[in-house]
Amino acid sequence: MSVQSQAFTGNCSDCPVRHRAVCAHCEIDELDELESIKYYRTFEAGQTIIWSGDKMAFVGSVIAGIASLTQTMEDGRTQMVGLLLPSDFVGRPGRDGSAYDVTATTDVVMCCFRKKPFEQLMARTPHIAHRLLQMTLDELDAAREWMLVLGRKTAREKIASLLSIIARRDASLSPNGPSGAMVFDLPLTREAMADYLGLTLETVSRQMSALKRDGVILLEGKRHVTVPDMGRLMEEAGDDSDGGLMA
Amino acid sequence: MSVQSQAFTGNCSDCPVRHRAVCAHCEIDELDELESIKYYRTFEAGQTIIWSGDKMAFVGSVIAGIASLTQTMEDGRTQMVGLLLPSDFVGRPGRDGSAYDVTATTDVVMCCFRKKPFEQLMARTPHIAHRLLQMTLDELDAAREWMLVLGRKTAREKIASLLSIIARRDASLSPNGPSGAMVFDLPLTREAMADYLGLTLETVSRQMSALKRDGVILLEGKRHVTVPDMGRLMEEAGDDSDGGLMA
DNA sequence: CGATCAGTTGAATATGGTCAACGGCTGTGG
DNA sequence: CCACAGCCGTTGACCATATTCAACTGATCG
Repeated sequence: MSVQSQAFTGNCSDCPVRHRAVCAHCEIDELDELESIKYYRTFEAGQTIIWSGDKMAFVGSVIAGIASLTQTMEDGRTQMVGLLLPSDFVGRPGRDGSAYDVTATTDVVMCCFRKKPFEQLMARTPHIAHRLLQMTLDELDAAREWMLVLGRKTAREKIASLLSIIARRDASLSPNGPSGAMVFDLPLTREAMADYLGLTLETVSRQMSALKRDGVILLEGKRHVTVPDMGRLMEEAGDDSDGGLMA
Repeated sequence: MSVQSQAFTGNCSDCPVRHRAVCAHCEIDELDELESIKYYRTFEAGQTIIWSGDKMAFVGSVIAGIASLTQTMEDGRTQMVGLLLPSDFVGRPGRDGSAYDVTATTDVVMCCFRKKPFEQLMARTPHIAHRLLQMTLDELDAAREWMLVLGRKTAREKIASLLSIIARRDASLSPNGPSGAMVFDLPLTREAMADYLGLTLETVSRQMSALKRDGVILLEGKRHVTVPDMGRLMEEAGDDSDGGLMA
């Protein structure tokens, strides 16, 4: 499976997430410093990027692909606690170990910075520290929004919530169908969806079928989704209409 | 209900959270600047501190008491997404509105800073920005740990998880019983516990009774809890032994 | 004293989980 | 080329867990 970065040469100025990642606000000279401590790594779908508890040698940005953060209990139950998309930051400056497993859901390209030099650079570079604070606050908001989904929504609402998040995120990128319908491919298996939603994969499958039966979504194959009416989907999600941000 | 700060005069050097709050790493001169934009406010139990969607005029630290962050759906379902304890920070620099309701669970004393001057000060003061980043990363970890609780734990495990968090947090402050038993008062009603755990208050009540019946906890009245064996409680929570991170 | 509030408990029910069978695809090897 | 295994997903039958609705207790307050 190819990732979009095949044409990417490793130059920050060509970087697809240049304006959104942790380096977004950097000046030229700061970018030069980052360049000197950065390197690229690719991970295949399914591969673990960082193990929970391991000490991390690097931090970095996801450039292409999707990674997930998961927590695991001793008896094997798992909960996905975050989805990392291109431009998202991986790692925790100021702490050695990761609290969760980071796994490549699709093939992933990362821009890594050696951790020590990055921390030192951050101490000298308010632009980076400030951007990281912003991003962390956004992630905190997202995590808390997800807590509402996990704690209070029904299985059907959970599925609808996940679909509407993915749909809105892909809104800019993917081709829109007729009459403002949204079309996208699910980047997750049913099992990954279940891990994200705190459900079993059987329940995910059933509710997907139910939403399809009720005309809320159309399915072509297992992964290709068309949402004829976003408003309807958002109602199903319990997020009446607005949903917060729909630039 | 009296709060412990009655003797607190409003001087940073006497502040009970001086070394843990957002101002923890400040030098004397930075502290002086903070003093000039700070003021105290008290909120009675049950009072709303900030409404979701409102624009905030201030940010600040909880000095005494407990506040909670809650999300609400149109149909009234609510989920608590954070508990704010003394030293925790309220508000989001760089954004006007709050994404959640902030409510005083007990009587609360806050040290407030006018938002604009605080943001300006933060831009000039790496110590504050850095401390805020640390605290935000900690909150993010806590939120993600809670996602596992909400998504994958049984009602009994959820209750045990909440009790062990409260117990560990009060560990330093409260008097320990004999043989390392932990003793504390629940700062939450059954309903607030339910909101935090994604359960109904009836289920909370039943599981509390069950844990009491099984000798995992002792109850005196409704709120006074003794945990004779923390290890046992942690097992019940599914968090084998360690429990992760809570300095 | 009644009223209100926090909490407990019971009985019936619904929602999602568990276990199991099965369908469709893809890749491999005879 | 077909047979087969492995993976992802769907569906059904049954069951467990937590919710719902309701009655009830004990404390506090005016």
